[in-house]
Amino acid sequence: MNEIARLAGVSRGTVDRVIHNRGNVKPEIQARIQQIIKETGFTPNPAATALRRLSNGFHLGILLPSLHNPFYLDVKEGICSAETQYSKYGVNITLVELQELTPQEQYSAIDRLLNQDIDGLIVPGIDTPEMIAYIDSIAAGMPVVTYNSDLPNSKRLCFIGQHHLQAGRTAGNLLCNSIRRPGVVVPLISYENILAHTQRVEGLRSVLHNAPMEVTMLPALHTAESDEQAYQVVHKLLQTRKDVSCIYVAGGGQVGAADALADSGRGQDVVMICYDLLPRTIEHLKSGVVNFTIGQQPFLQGYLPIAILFDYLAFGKRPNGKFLYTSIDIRIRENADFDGLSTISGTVQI
Amino acid sequence: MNEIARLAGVSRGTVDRVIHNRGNVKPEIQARIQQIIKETGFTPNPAATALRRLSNGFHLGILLPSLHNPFYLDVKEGICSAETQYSKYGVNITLVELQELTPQEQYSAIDRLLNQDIDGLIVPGIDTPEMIAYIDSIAAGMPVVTYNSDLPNSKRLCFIGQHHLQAGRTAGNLLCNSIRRPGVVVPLISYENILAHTQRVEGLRSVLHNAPMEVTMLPALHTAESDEQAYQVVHKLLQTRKDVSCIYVAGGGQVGAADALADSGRGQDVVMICYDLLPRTIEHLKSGVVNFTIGQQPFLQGYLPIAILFDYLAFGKRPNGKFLYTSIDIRIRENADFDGLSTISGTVQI
DNA sequence: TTGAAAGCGCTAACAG
DNA sequence: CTGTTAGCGCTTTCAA
Repeated sequence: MNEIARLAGVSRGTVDRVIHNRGNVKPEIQARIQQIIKETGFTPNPAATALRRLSNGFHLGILLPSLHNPFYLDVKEGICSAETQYSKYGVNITLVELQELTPQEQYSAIDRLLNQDIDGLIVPGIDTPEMIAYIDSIAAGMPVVTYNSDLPNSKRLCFIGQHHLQAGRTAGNLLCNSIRRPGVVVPLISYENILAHTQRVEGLRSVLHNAPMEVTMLPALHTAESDEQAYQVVHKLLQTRKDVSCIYVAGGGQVGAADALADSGRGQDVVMICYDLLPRTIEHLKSGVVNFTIGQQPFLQGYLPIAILFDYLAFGKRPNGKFLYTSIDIRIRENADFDGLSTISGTVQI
Repeated sequence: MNEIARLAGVSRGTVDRVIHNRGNVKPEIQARIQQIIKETGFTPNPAATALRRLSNGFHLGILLPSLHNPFYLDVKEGICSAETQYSKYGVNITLVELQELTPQEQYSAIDRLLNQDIDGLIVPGIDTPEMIAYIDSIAAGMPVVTYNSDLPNSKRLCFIGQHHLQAGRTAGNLLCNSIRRPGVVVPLISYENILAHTQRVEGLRSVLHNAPMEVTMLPALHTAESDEQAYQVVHKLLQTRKDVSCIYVAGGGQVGAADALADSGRGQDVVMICYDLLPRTIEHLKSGVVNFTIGQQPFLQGYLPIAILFDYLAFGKRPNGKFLYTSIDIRIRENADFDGLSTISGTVQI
């Protein structure tokens, strides 16, 4: 940077102003400096930038509906890992754990965070017009990131999570490939108004016509994210119908559903497909009750929002897109334990 | 750190010596300082450390057998991305592209790099005793990382790549799940002495007994990593045998094999499973000729070795293990385009 | 509109 | 064995 300043015949301060478009630079000088930067291919040293910019640290707030689904424990690991990582730079994180993912809880949690003078906010999206308006009002003053479920029409910086419709199609293809006899597919969702789950069902339905035999889909059964409820529902279903050839759990309750299927003795006969890599789901995968489960990189859903806000606040760097889709991560018994290096933990950044 | 020094009644220099075990500190003082560090939970600010330690930059050498398999183009993207990332800190990278992955080429390429005064070395492993001895002699003086294929008994810092045996088992399960009629499985490998490929075949063989019908495996056919050769081999095979129910390409040549299968008109009838996400493989996935392909995070195989050596050289941080396994990444038509965020590009580190 | 100077937290070279 | 000091590259006052 000294070098650039020397070449341009100005001071480092002026170069800095140009790099960051702070204005107050004579246009011709600005142009000259930009030219020189381009020619020399100069990039600021991020370590120095961070050292300087983060000397006062900053504060992020994050909402986590950790208490209604063990899936969020993995998300939380990502959050904790990012906190460990970034606290070294003076980043502070306040995590608010929610009982349920309702607008009411979300509003009050956000208000609490705003009172703590945060510099950035991370929330799972709840797709109502009021919430969008509220988020937009916050996003006017600080960066906001959504994760797991999006508010696509809001002014959030970006979304991090799965493409649920496509995940459903993926499940559908797996089903078509592995189904052995005609019958019905039974989808289970938590509630009717959770977009992620209904999209997963829609996705599967849309490819069912590719099956090599007659397969029809029943209306979705509801689990309210509860394993007990899922158990009951599946238990009753398997007693009354003998033509079930696939159980497809698009939301929570996958463990209860698998338990019921296992107890029915038809675990090796009925194809079961579900989501996420809960510890008990992995057991069911290994015992053959669950044929496929589809992961969505929960660790990254916790880690990346923080990393992205860090980049934004420390360097002014925007994320590479508005939608950062996590993988549609097909798991069977044999690759259940190979998470790959996508969790970043064990990596590697300053 | 000033704070620590003040509490211990010493200078920052002494604290630094203790933190990094540089010795030359009176044991009692050392103990006191360590105690204080533990109590206060002090962690050095990595931005400052990097700023200081990297003031002279450093130089990494990396070998890439880019010219015999398009797979390595993805690896190269990872390398380039890391180079862009880390060159900001003054890291220099010399990439040597190999024509073939032979010991001869490898030796001469490494020698060239050593003459350029590198501070760290990254190589795909070639598992011969001589190569191990040679790598060990280098590893005595600088950190060495293996990727894609390992030298498990060498003194390399760590390995980054797939667990090939387990990947083979995964392929086997997919086959057992989706096979529709009895017949033979035909494995294709490049050469007999490429461990990665033979392990993938072994892995599949070991789970074949789970198939719901009679399936036997033929001896492996050889492709020499060539698509033309793979085409010929598969073409001839399909003409002479009508009982082929699965083609399993464990090495290179997956595109040629798929072309031959497609041309035979039996693409929808024979299950084909292969590795990697080459552009043409994705086409074959979408047309239904290839049923499954298994990815191995090539981008990370290029990116991570550099990131790991950066961490090691800049901060003295060792990787989280000797074996960093990339994912066993099952792909079908529907999730072919969803790579997830594991590529880090578009992330997020200082 | 610009320059000068202080300093972020750490490391390394040198002096003692 | 320990302290002092200069300075890594950048940002941010403050003064001009």
